[in-house]
Amino acid sequence: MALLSSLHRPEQNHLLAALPAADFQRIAAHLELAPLPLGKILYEPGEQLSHAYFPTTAIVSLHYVTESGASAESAGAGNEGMVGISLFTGGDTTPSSAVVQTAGHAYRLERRLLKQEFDRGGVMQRLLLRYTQALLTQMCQTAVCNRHHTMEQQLCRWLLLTLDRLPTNELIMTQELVSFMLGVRREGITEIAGRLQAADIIRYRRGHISVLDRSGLEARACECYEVVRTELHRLLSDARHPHDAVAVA
Amino acid sequence: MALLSSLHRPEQNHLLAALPAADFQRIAAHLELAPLPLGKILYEPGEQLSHAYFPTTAIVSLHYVTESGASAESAGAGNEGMVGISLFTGGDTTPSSAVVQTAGHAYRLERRLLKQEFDRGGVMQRLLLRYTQALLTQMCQTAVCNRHHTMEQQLCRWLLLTLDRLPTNELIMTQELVSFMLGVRREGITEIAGRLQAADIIRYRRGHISVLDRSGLEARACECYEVVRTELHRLLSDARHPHDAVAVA
DNA sequence: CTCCCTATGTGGGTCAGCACACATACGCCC
DNA sequence: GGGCGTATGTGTGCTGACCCACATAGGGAG
Repeated sequence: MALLSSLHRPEQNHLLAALPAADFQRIAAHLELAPLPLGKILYEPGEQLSHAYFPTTAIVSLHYVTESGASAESAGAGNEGMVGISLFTGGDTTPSSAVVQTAGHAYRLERRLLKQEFDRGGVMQRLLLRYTQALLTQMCQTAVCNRHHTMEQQLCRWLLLTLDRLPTNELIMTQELVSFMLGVRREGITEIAGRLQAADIIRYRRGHISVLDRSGLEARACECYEVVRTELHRLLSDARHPHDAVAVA
Repeated sequence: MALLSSLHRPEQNHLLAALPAADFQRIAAHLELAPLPLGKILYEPGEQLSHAYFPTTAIVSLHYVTESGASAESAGAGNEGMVGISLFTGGDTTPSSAVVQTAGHAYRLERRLLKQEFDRGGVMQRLLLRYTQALLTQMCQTAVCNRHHTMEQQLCRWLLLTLDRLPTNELIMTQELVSFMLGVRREGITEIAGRLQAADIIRYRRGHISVLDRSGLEARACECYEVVRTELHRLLSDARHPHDAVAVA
């Protein structure tokens, strides 16, 4: 139990890791490690978050449930990002909800402190704004993907995005849950998963999915995966160099 | 021609109208009236905008075109918002493009000046951040809508959103263009438009669509319209009261 | 080791929206 | 006011994903 604190480090989250030492020190003491069990709801429509979450090993799905009960993911957030955009945009709430899709941990920061850091106008603001744009890209791409691409392409895209947020190649996840995330029927996932397994791209057993052949997934995924991934890297790779910000201002 | 300057006023754009006099005065001289003809492309993927656009009578569609040539709108921007989010998030470009969907005008502001105003941290920043969240909501809703709702529901939703940005009840627009915006086939639009006309909800002739019965559209649209509309009002209605911002900071 | 819960597999029928291939007719322009 | 380009109307497959109703089997709990 004493080891726990060394197993988890805020720097496992890419946004926190990109902060200069001075900025990080200012909030470090206020970062609180929170376990996020599978299925935990961080917020529901219209409900205000008390904290912003910076996942390290957990993955959170930004989700919308329609009146008729159908649902769909508009974006996901893992160690590359954060949950709680609306805390600094000033909207406080959203019509969507956030559900833990992969159990793990996140560091959380009190609403007021996040807002304070954002309003400081430094690197944290810069990072959060760029991450917001990455999120916009992801949602935009999800919209297009939902309209034009096949379920197989979408499943492959989704597996790749999830894989990028995990240290291993194994997802602890039932087909039922995957279908919920993508907003499709469970039977559809079963059929496609069967095809992918027959092609030795994945292997699965009850509640576990292992990716054996990443490039096979990439070949079957639509362009959306690459667009989202590339854009995320573009936006956050140079964000850690605050001299750019100074030059612009 | 001398009358033109009095026909167009920056305050026709809701974001500009929400600025306190002091903030508005600072940028007023730099706002440049730009005519936006139908089909004009404000930016293409990866291309940086030189100006941010605040539409007054024009409507711009944020659009993505897939490798195979299929396309879909992820959100629209009219007199309620602006085009060029990426200029202040720091990303500079996006993988999507922006096309004028309804001809009209917009006031534009040079990139550097927009950034300057944003970094000031005042009401303008507050407004732009809230608008960004409204945009996130719209994209999220588009994603869900594309997955779960019928073409008829989507067309009605889209007509209503467009109508809210226009002074009249007539859209100058061919069915071909509508189908392009929604990312569906033209024949599908023809069929549904025929149904709506038979129900006396709309009337159309080559390139013109008039809405006769707004509540009829609302009844046939999915919840997505109401969600987007309500959320936009929530986010921007109290944004013009800067004392909130002071209280939080 | 067995039981039982729950995850996965399978099949038949249906339907919305697609692709392609035309027919028709509006209304601007000369 | 006639002609032509473009917008709209219609039809015939076709297919991906849907809904519903089960059969089967993995694997933790006891």
